[in-house]
Amino acid sequence: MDPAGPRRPPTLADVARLAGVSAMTVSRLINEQGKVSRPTADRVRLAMQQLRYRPNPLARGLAGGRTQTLGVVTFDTAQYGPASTLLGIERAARERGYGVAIAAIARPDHDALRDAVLSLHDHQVDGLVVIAPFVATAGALRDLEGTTPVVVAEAGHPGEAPIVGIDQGHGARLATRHLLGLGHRTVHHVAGPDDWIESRLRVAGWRDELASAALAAPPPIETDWSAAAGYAAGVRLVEQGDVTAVFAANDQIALGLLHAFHARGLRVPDEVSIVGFDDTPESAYYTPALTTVRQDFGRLGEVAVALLDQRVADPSLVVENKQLITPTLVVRSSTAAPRHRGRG
Amino acid sequence: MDPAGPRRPPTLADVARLAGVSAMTVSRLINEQGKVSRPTADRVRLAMQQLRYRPNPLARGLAGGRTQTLGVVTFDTAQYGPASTLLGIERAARERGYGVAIAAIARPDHDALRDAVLSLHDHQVDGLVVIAPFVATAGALRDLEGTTPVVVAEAGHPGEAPIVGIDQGHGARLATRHLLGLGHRTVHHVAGPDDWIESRLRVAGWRDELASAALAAPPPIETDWSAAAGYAAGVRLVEQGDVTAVFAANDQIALGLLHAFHARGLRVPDEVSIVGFDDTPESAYYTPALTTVRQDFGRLGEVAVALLDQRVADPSLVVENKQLITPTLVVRSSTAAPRHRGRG
DNA sequence: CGTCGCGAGGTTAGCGCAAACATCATATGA
DNA sequence: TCATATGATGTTTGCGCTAACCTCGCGACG
Repeated sequence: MDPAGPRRPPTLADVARLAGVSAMTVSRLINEQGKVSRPTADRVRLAMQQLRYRPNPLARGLAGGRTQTLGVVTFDTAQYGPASTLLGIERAARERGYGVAIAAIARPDHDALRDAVLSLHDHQVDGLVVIAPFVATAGALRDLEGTTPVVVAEAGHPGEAPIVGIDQGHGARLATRHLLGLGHRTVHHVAGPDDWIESRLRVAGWRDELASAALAAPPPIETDWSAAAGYAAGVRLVEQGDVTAVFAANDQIALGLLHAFHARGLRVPDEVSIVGFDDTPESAYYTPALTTVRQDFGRLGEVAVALLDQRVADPSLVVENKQLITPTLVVRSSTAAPRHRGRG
Repeated sequence: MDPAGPRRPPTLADVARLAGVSAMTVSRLINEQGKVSRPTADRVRLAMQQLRYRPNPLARGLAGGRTQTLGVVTFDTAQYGPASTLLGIERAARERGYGVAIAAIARPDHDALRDAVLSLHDHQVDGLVVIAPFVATAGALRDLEGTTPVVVAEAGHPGEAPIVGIDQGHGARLATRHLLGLGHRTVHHVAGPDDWIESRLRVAGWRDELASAALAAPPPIETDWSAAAGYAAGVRLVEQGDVTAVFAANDQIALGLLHAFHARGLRVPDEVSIVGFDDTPESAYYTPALTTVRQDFGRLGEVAVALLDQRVADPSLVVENKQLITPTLVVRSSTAAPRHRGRG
């Protein structure tokens, strides 16, 4: 049957020949543009199956401008949040027939983000999701205006592109309110890096909630999100001596805190209560199980892709520039009413 | 200067015109094929800068077959190992001038892997890294033979494609030997899923080491890698009653174990010693700090990409079909000599 | 009964680039 | 001195596909 030879993949023209139609008819069928009669469509579909035809996305991109690919810019970290979001995006994209190209940025600065965005733009991605919640990246997305639809996931600069995020301020308020509701006099905060937008939003939410209770916010301790930094912060808090409730900016920091308090003989939650943020799968198995704020990253990815897909289909579409998913508080065993007074 | 209008991106032809040369000369310069004189090269480079020319990867791919893109197939999980490996690959790829397209597979089966591989193949990636260490995926890579170079990362079926991995068996032996060396009579194992190749390799290494010490292996407990499953396994081990040393197949499982033992009042390491696997950044802050086997995933990504790059440059290259990176043991506070006899 | 409108298709021309081959100097050696 | 290699360029062609335009036949409508 098959003449021997370096069997190159079948092209649209091969399908057309086999089905006895022109290439355009096949193309129309693939792109669902209608204008193809039932019998013809059936013949073409049969030919496609026989040849195991697969459209060449590169050629489609070159000729038509659509590549069926979405780009994702993410931060070069295996942390739970960004990693989960990336996978959520990938899943949602695949379900909609898109491929996914990624570019990770190593440093949280403007130029790195620009490079990543341009490189994906070169590959003519149909749309772009940016997970790069850094303060310093403001303006890096400007050039793309009117070129490629962009959605910012998790946190971003208002006005640059529509943002799909989890309501960080709300989460922080939930955590703080929970601790205050338990009877703590105040709540300390161990924050993430100040150059992350999310960090700032969590700090702001915590401050707001304290303010609502007419309480002054103690100075937050800044960290780099790591358990190691959380541990160091924990040591400082122990030395400070009057701490009964701590809101940690993520679960890793909370773990470091737990470790530090345990090492110094401070019992959690008897003497100090701790709330984390993220609800990583492990946090339920910390000792004690961590009370934390749950963020649904999978949903975030889905919503971001859904929005992007709309904008790809209709670039003129005007969308709300901010869509927030509401996080929830998961109460476990690291928080309790204060039983022992702080030493101060 | 600029005539108004819908300014489309400059093409190679634009550069050629501005530099007063033919398109081919520009193309040769870009592709570093030599054969371009210094003065000409300088003129062309200047023109490229002036126009801010960026080659169109789609067109390059269509015309030349090279897309400067690597594909990565990974498993749909935010777990530390796969996520770190993915990022390591991305970093190494970017340093070598490649873009990265990803495809995540949701189920560990043959068809899912096939789909992922084909979709990346459609996009004409120059090479493919597969991180999909499942038993069930054997043979899914066969079709690509002679088409696209493939490297399997972490674990794979021998003979399908070159494998770059971390020596799982060695890591498992390290862990087991450490516990035995401490004086434990035997070592229990809480394994990962049996349909993961890595799981099986760790089980095998643990068995081997026990065998070398003339010990029979107690039946391993199978889990799904999660802390929750580790917790359940821990509960079973506590009920069993004669356990003094446990080797957990990863750090999450170890965390679950820690939690279960703590909940049942069993002190670690006084009554039971635990060794994990991976050395996630958090494991040093578990309570107690976890003794574990460190895997350098970043390095894994680098080595995989380096190998792939070689194979892309010279497809006829014959490479060793297995390159192993040696893991190391990180001793922390979750292991100690047995002080209390088991109850059995 | 002409023609208008529309559905179903075909034709032509590129998208931006690189492979393959052609061209034309200039060096190199017999 | 002339064939011949070698380096530096240009020309042509086509990768696989789609946009834009064109054709043809047929039913509806005045």
